[in-house]
Amino acid sequence: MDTRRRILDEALTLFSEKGYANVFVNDIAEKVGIKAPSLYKHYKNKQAIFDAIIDEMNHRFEQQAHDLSINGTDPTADAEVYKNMDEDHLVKLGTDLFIYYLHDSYTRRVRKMLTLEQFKDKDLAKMYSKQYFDMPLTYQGMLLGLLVSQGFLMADDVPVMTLHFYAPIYMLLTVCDRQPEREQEALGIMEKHIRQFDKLYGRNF
Amino acid sequence: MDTRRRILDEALTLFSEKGYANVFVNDIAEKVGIKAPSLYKHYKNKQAIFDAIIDEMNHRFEQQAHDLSINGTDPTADAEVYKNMDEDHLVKLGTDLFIYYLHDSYTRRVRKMLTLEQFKDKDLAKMYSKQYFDMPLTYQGMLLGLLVSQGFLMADDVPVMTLHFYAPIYMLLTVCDRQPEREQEALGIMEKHIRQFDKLYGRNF
DNA sequence: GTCTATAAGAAGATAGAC
DNA sequence: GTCTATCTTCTTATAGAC
Repeated sequence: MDTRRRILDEALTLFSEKGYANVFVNDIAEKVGIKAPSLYKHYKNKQAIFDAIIDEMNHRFEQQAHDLSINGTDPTADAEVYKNMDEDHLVKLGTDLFIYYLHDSYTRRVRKMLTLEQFKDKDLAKMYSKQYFDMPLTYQGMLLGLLVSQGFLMADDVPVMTLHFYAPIYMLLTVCDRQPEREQEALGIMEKHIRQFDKLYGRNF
Repeated sequence: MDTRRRILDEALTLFSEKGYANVFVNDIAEKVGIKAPSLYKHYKNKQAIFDAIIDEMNHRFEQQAHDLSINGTDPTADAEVYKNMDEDHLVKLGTDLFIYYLHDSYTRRVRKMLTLEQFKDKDLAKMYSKQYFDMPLTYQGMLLGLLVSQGFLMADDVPVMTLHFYAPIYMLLTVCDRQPEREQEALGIMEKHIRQFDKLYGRNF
């Protein structure tokens, strides 16, 4: 990997662990394996490194939103997935998603960094809410809406149903981000949450 | 208010907005209305101010847990509250709680500060999880358990039911902390969430 | 307890050789 | 592009007068 890229990568790791202000240019250089002044041949200053990370993040988010909206509105693509959507399948879907978001290196570091920088300015605040509140509710709302339209679930308010599905998962994710040792506990709660969710929206409403 | 107290108060405000590392001793002194060196007559150094805030926080948390466990296990105290616990009362209970936690100055600043410092060390991580995950689930679990035992709600897994009640509220709280302009939107979602919660656990299970 | 003056050190950034 | 040497600025903290 070229130096420019490795700087972004190591900086993201450090920013996500300690926050922008607690990471020194020297720390980043050390991780990359160069001296601090060399770093300025690649980026104008420390802020420019942060900005580059945010830019890439935004680019990936947009790409992701684009991909999801294509698949999400394509009935044939999703119909395949939900042919046999019983409770166990829903548990597996949720658990897999949870584990992916928790362990995927890039996703996890971005989430933790935004957590630490979310109050810095309105753009970062908006970015956090969009990625971890609005987008998941929109996208998962489409999925759950499909399950409703196919008769696997019943609800008269899909957005609220989506909140009931997603909010506990989001909360457990934040717990594991700060206390990774609670992952097993969180997974146990996750499974019980989804089974209960399926019972609530699957048969009784 | 004496200077020692005002230092803690202004420091908490600044730490909650900008994070510990981005607040300079001079900023705190300025808010208090003294010069930075005078501050060292009251606290050994900047870290000692932070530690004092954390100590008071812990003290209040313990007090709170103590009070709640007394009221929570006292059937007569709670029975009164839940004589007429219909859907509208539940909405009001949830909304009032939400607005209190969102707007109460001390509570809000502590929550935001811990959000920014939660990855700093294991103690702070534990403190955050305890206050915003474990404690609410325990306490609200006791309340909802009471409603179950009194026939207002039905559930075979009260902890998961409590998660379904609390996680959306927590999530909306974090949205409003970073985007205060979304409070009305959040309150609207809150109400729909609680009404749906009541329908799900009140009649169909 | 508050101030002014100042020390001590850290951190970001630049200059210029290689 | 990387290095060493260095500058500049910012920040914490102390000294000592009032």
